[in-house]
Amino acid sequence: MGRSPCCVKEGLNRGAWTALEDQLLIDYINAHGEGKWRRIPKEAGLKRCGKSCRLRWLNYLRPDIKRGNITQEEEDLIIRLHKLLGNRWSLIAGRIPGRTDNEIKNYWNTTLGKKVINGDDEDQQQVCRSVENKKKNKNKNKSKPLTMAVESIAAVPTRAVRCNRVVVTSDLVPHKVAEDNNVHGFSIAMDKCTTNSSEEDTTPTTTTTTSEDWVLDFDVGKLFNVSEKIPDNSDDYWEVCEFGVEDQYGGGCSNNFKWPSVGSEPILFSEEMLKDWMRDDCFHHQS
DNA sequence: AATTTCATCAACCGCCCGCTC
DNA sequence: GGAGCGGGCGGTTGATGAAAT
Repeated sequence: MGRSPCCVKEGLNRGAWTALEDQLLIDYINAHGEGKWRRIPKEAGLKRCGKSCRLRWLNYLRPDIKRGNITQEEEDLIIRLHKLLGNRWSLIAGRIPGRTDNEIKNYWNTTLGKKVINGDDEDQQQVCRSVENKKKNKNKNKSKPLTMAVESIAAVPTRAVRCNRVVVTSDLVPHKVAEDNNVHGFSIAMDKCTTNSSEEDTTPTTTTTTSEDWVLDFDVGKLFNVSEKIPDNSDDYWEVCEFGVEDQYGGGCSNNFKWPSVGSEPILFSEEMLKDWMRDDCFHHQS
């Protein structure tokens, strides 16, 4: 059984929104709030699909949207987040106040992708080139804007999915940590281990086997028992990395951060990502 | 000045997931 | 448990204006 279409397309306006349509949508949402997008066109008197209304509001009409050029600071952050998260634009946008996923995606496809290719990050350049070549071959007779995807880094799924399993090959596991029986937090990702079944005690138990690739099952929400909000005083995603881990296992910080959900399939981290994630200041454990 | 090519970005499309019944 | 709905996501398209020829 197929899905019903989001709306009947006949008789609906398409293309650019008019000022009047914008105003109708703004007035309606101001009066009734967001949500129930399928009802909005009918109730607001718009000849638009509900999805179209949602998109127009989220990407253009929302009052908290930041206008103007992407700043150098934002650009740096986008590049770093993209390196970490891949093409998960909504996650990236969630870390950049006032910017929408669509805006960041467009900015990447038109500007940053090229900068990366012309820049000095060999790994990302290679990824971008291979994607570009793939596209060229696919669309030999068409001229298209370059779409950057990190297809060659299998580690990053392009969809945001729930994470409950992580696979890391043993050659990437720092041995020093594997010998530490008191490791907590992300240091569990450095040994074969399982989570404690108790709801109260979510500290994972560890084994010391590192002779083979290992699989780790865990509930990210439990590990990082915190809310989605990045600390207001955090101006950098890497700081967030510290906050999330340190809060739960290193003491010291009470700010809340929930690691992004990522999938029921194993996640394979590229070596580059793993190195980044394993920077000393990212992994704290109690001594 | 006319035409072509390129760059940008709003909007659309189809797929997927979570929730409800 | 499964169907259907509502909503979110990433990829792609197409209109438009700017730059190049």
